[in-house]
Amino acid sequence: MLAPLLLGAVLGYDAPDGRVSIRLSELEAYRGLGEDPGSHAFRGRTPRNAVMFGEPGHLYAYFSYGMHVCLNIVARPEGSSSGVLMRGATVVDGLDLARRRRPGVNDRDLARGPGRLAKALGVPLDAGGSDLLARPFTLQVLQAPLHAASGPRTGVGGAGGGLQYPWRFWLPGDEGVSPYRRHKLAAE
DNA sequence: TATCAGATGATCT
DNA sequence: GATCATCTGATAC
Repeated sequence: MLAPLLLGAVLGYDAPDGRVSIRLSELEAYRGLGEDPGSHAFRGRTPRNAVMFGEPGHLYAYFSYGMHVCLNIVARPEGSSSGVLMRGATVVDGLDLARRRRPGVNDRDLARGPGRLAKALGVPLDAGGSDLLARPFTLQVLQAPLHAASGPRTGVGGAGGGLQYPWRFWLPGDEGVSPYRRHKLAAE
């Protein structure tokens, strides 16, 4: 599984108005095609999720709940359509720019949460499909894996949630980790 | 400090 | 027309 290895990695993005880098502290893994009911790719390939069926290391960006952009890293090759959602991070470079993009927000909250993370980085929706290993992106993965905690994914309703899929990974104690948020439960 | 419910629009059935 | 991998502000404690 790739997600735990990406914890602590530093992702940078050169936007027209400047550069911001973040250190990933919270991730969620998603699989596809019948493996993972919580995944966008569960029901097969659609125009939106086509990127996930492509090359690993590319960016899958999508628009959610009418107001947020969420960012994923395509994880596995061969059309297996898995991805890693970046849920939380801390800003390590371009702090002033990130603050300007998110006025009135505490430093520790700048990239804590999927939608906030995308806004702080300044990645537009149409950056989806880009190669994260080439300009304008930079991605530095740590050599030695850090100690990762894992648990049920947040915000995944229905059959994809709960302990059956403990594919949320975070750095214990890191301030960039969002508090576990009880989602409105449909039923238990 | 912790929890809840509403907003809001693209995507899929 | 229903769903949704969320955020924010308001409320309760």
